[in-house]
Amino acid sequence: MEIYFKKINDFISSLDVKTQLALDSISIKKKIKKGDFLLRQNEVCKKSYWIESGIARKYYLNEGKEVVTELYFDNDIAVSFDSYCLQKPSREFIEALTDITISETDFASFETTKKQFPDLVTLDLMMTEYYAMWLEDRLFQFHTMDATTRYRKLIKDHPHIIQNIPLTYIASYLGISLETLSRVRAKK
Amino acid sequence: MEIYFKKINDFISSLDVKTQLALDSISIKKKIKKGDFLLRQNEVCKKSYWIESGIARKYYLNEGKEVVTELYFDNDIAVSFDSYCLQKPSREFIEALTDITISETDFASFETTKKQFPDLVTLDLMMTEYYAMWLEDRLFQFHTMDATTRYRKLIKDHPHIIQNIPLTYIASYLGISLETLSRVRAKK
DNA sequence: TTCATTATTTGACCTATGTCAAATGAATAG
DNA sequence: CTATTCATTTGACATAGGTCAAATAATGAA
Repeated sequence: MEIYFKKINDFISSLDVKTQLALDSISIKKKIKKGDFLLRQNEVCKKSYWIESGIARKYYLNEGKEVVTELYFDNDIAVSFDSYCLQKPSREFIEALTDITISETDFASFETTKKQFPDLVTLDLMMTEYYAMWLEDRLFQFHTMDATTRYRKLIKDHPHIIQNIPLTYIASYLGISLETLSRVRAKK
Repeated sequence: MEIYFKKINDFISSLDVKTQLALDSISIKKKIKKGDFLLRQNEVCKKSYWIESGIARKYYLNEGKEVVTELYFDNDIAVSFDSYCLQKPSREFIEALTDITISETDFASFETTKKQFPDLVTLDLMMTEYYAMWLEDRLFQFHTMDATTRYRKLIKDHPHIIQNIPLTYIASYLGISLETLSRVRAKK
């Protein structure tokens, strides 16, 4: 699956200059402060955010509790997917966990630009396929791995995660309570 | 999200005749007997299967146990997603649970045809978005609903499911044991 | 530094769901 | 029809992980 990530980047590099310029022209670089929100619940997700540097998280509230659905690092793309696709109010929040630098692309502009540069539709498809595969893998992990195994896999895949993110968010992302995470970590 | 399903169908209807013909020309209608496999583990998923009628399931084996990942009914599209996208061996099986009628489309032919008819890339994107939203919703249900609630939602959304599918598969699809499902059903 | 706040750990106990085994019910080949 | 096999239910018990409360540890502002 990481192979596919590379394939997407190769595809972007291979885009003709005009297409790349068109893409650049609808993207805006911004700096966001730690704790600020890229998106709040009930807002329509009208932009996609390419995280250039820093860390962000996506989450929703369920019975008053936060459920973290995604953690973003360098080169990840942050959107509330169904809100973005359907242009309907989001149930998720997207929050900067550190100061971050992003490149934001407007939904409507991207739609328009895709019509002029069909390669961008292919790019969109590739990124969506990647996200669907990521979701399938996440579901697979929940069905086949216990809390300890999921945690160990996470730190193996993203060792830097521990240094930078409060355990509450990690626990929530792993679908377990903070206390259980603490016990999992204590185990040798 | 059902709205989006409709949108996809509208989009297909709106395709120009040549594109529709091209799509038809790479699709083959077939009848499959109950119990037969559309795809087995370790095979590359080289086709997508439009289920015209009947019921099928997708599942994988984990420590000897079947884990059902999807149940297919009329107008659903059956593929092992990552196997199809990456054209790599599948960990999933796709099995006909009743006699079914399908329209199968070859991966390579579709790729070729997409190059000639760019609208098909858009169609592919829409279908992939739909699948990603479905996956997100499934994850959401696992995170926020207990076994009973998940079961009740399933029969509410797909009342016919009970008539036609052995409870083992339903339990597995819901991520619970057969015994728990039986108890959930006994509850009033 | 020091206090106050926030993050993490630890303990005691609870609960949903799993597992194993046995009983019952339904379905299908002869 | 009957016997065999498969599907479903029920019971007794086990367990991963949750919850609540309290104890530490770490962090950050003054």
